[in-house]
Amino acid sequence: MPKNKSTIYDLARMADVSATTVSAVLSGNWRARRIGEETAQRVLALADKHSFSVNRQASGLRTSRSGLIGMIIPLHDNRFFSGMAQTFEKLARQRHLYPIVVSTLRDTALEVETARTLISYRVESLIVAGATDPDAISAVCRSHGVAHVNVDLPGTKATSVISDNFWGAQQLTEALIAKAKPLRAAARNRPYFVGGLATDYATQRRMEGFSQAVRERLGELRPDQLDACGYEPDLAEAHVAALHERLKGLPSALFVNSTIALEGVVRFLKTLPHEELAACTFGCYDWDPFAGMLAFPLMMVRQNVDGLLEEAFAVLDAGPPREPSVIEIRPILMFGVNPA
Amino acid sequence: MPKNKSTIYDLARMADVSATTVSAVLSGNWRARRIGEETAQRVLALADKHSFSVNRQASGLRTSRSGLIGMIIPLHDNRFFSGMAQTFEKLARQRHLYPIVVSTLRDTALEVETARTLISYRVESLIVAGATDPDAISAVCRSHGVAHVNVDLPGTKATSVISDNFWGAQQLTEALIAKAKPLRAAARNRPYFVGGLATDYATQRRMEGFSQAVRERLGELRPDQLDACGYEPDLAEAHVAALHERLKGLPSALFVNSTIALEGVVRFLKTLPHEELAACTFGCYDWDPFAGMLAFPLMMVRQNVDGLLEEAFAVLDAGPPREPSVIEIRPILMFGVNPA
DNA sequence: GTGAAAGCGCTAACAC
DNA sequence: GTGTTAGCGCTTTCAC
Repeated sequence: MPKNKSTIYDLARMADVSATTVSAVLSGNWRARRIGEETAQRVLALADKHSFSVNRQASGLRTSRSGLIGMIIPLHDNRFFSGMAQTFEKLARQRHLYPIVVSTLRDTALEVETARTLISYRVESLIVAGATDPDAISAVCRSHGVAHVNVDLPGTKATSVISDNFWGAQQLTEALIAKAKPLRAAARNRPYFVGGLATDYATQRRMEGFSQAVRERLGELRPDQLDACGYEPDLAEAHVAALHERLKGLPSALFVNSTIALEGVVRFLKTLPHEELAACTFGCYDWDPFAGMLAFPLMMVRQNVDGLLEEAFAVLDAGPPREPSVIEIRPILMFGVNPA
Repeated sequence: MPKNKSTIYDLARMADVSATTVSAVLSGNWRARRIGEETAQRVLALADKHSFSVNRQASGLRTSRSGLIGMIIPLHDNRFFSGMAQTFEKLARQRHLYPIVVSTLRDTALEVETARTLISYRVESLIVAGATDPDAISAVCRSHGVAHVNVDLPGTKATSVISDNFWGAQQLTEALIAKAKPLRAAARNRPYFVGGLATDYATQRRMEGFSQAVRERLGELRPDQLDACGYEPDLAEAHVAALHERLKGLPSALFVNSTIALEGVVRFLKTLPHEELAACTFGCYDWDPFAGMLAFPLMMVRQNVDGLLEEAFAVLDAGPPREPSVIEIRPILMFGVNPA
């Protein structure tokens, strides 16, 4: 059995060459150094036999390149962000960078600390997704000259790639209006928006998209049609129940902001008779495969995760921009799924 | 604005002390070196002002400790494994280790390569979750003296912490039998198992648990009650449709192996009238919040992610064992959810 | 074609 | 209380 701890010097001694030669052979640029074919093979064979792996700490220190690229996300345990992590890894590998994904639990202090730590490991660039305070992270990155880009939630100190929430909400709302069955009661005969936080940038833009579509198609928008009651299922459940009580029935169309809120909404809907559900048209800004399997049809808007990250990498590839800008990527409309 | 590139030597010059002092102050063990309170503050202030961060490549090289701990998972984009990543990070941080999670797409070659790369970055230990070939990874880790533990899928060369699939399946099956409404047709009046791969260790154990429960409670088990038709939704859909055709109706109880298979099963169930569903009792080995929101009641078995990882860390904390063993963690029975 | 030597930024003896 | 020095494992001139 081969010994475990070994350096290129050990290898060099065994192969009867110098450490320089071993280094060149192992790093692949030995053709350039015109090292003998036979010598190279000998070294390679020994490295393999002893399952040698170069110490990236040492080589990184020497070359001041770590080969690492980092991504900060709020949570692993979330469809949107875990999808991002998956795509991030793929794109990082394509660029021969080693991907490292860390979650920061929507905690501003942890976000900044994580950025600092990643930088202390000398990541070559950083993707900052869904951070609560992107600009604080930008400050850290800048002072260390680390290239970075915001994704999903925009900042002002670095280029940001975000979902086109306005457009997506507008499209969903228009589709809801087009598909809704007319009801006699005027108060019920209009779409209602529920879920999300009004302090949240994405929710704001979605409400704007919703509002614009309603005004354009129906002429009028009442304030009570918008209810950013928060993301928690329980809150959404209570608010939809209250809406149902107030309107004496479901509205002709319901726009649910996020699958998290949808969870609560569905809990309430399950208490209603099937005919009542059939009279309402449902949409959800967010996507989940299981949401397509509910007892009623549901139009969904799916964020374009691949598109967001491809653009983010393109920004990094392009090098430092003159001015931070905001790039919007359109989401994917999943309206054909699960038709009535 | 502070310059970005700086070393402890730069700081030392500015603070008018030696690099040693800076190092001691920054690494926190300056009380031990009895460095003057005032000196320490001066250094700290400067470090902060220049937003200095120690180069972990250099310190790691010197101390031969990276402060990194790795985890390999098949996919980020999966409820079970993304939950693992979340818990992994929490437990790693508790131990002052920096967590790095990488997915390997159920690709044996990529698994081994990833382990090698993590080792070349000098991770201090490694958690190997759901690997297709845990023993190949063990070989790599061993030859570098890296502590590691398998999770979810067992290996023979390292301690493994896995779900108690036998027990979970047995419990679910017994609950299904207890709750099932008797049907007249004998062929339908028994539970059926669908989904998963017979070559897959977890599925095997679940089938054994299912079989044992059926034999114990009902005396007899027919081969056609088990159908490990694969995980793809399409396959599950087709196989359940075929079962329904064969039995001239749904069986009294259906055990669906995994939420992925469930997706296909539900697609088929949606084509049936509501009364037919009411006559069948459903169980799923796996958990998803949305699955609890389907139109019919569903008993679920949820893997104990926290338990698995806590045990995995306990194994690492305990140091190298004499003999690799397999530790089974019971899943969580979610039978109360969504009652009829 | 290959080797010797210097140095990346840091820490830990060992000095005083 | 603080500084000097050596060396972690690697890559890269430069020399031959």
